[in-house]
Amino acid sequence: MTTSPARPQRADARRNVESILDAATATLARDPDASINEIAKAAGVGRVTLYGHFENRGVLVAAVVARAMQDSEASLRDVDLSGDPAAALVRLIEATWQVTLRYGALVVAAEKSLPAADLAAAHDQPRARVERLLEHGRDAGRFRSDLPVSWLVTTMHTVTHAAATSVYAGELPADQGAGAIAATMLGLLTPPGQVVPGLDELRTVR
Amino acid sequence: MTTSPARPQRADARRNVESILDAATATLARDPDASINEIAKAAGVGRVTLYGHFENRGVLVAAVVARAMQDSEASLRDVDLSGDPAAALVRLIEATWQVTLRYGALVVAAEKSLPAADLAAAHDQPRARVERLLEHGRDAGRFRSDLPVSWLVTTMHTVTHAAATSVYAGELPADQGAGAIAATMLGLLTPPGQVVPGLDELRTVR
DNA sequence: ATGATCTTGAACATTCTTGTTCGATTTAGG
DNA sequence: CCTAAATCGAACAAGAATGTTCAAGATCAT
Repeated sequence: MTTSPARPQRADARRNVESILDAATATLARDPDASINEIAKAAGVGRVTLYGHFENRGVLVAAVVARAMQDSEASLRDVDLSGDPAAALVRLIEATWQVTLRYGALVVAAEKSLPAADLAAAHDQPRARVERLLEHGRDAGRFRSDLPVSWLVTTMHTVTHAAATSVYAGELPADQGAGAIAATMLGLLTPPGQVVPGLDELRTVR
Repeated sequence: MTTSPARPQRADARRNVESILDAATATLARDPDASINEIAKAAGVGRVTLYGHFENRGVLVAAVVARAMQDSEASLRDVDLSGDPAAALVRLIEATWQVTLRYGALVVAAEKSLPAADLAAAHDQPRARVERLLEHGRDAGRFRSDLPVSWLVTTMHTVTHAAATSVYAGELPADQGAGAIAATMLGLLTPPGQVVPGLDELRTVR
């Protein structure tokens, strides 16, 4: 009896590429230092196959990031920003939260193997969108005007990232993240004399 | 003339240990993944000497963290928390900012080589202090009461860490960090109908 | 069925980091 | 002056990760 040392399959090339991209996204989102071996194993694919589709680690990460950026931008672009600025902000936070949960620490992985310039451009577009919304709310008298808008955007991203970290650490249920972020931002944005809307669901947070 | 391939010195053991601890602190604060080689070079010391004083990487990191925690706790313990809660918070933020700038990403390095239990205990004490201050301010009517205190503390730490990252990235001057954090927290904490104090210096931030 | 395509594990070279060993050298202290 | 402590660079072994090569097996289209 001859033992079969290898059991290769033919499968579909495009299908495998998808598997690898999916697995790489999920794996790198949790651990930006994950090895190629881990990613290949998660994709249910040999390491050689992976290298057959992606020249090296940098190329793979770049492909993952490109796909994630496309998806993120589409998600955020679809958010309805009309109507009451506070409600619009909550919708935008909800969408941002989903994207952050999905892609987590992928930014860190990107920073380690990609030129910094590419990343900066990726951040500018959604950032400008948030800025416009905040400016609109400020002009409409719904948001306070005594803090610089750019700092507010930075704060929002920071708080979002912190919430995601809490979720990964098991400190915060994933479905409470958006509520916590929204409450914080609305608390920060609502000017003196106005009521901060919808804080009730935050009572139980950590 | 005989070339001297090695030029060892006797020096003082305690002195070298100090150099190594200082260099390790500074190096790991910027790059938590810094190699032993980098640390030894930064300390102006051979790698062998370093291993002579610290059994392995874990022991070195533990020593660095222990020293940093002692220093941090002392700095934060000395902050005067009496008087107006808002002013006290600004003082506390200032002290926290200095500590964060000094020790930066050292937490990350610690998380990679130390048992998680040690870190948790280290965070609890200063955290409880901030919580007490916020509760006091809330009871005194100076801080808003519609956001959970524990979430506010998390937000404050998060914003502080974000500001430090901005400084390391060269986006924010180090001396504007505390002002930015204070403005954000006071904006978040000041209840409707009260004026947020001291926001003028924030106009130029990022 | 036959050839092109895709996959496989095993094995290998390379590089990096950790940690150790060694002989040689300097210096503080008695 | 002499010894013990402390240092040095160089060299080595071990381990992990990256990337390549190879021969063998599976599958699809024609």
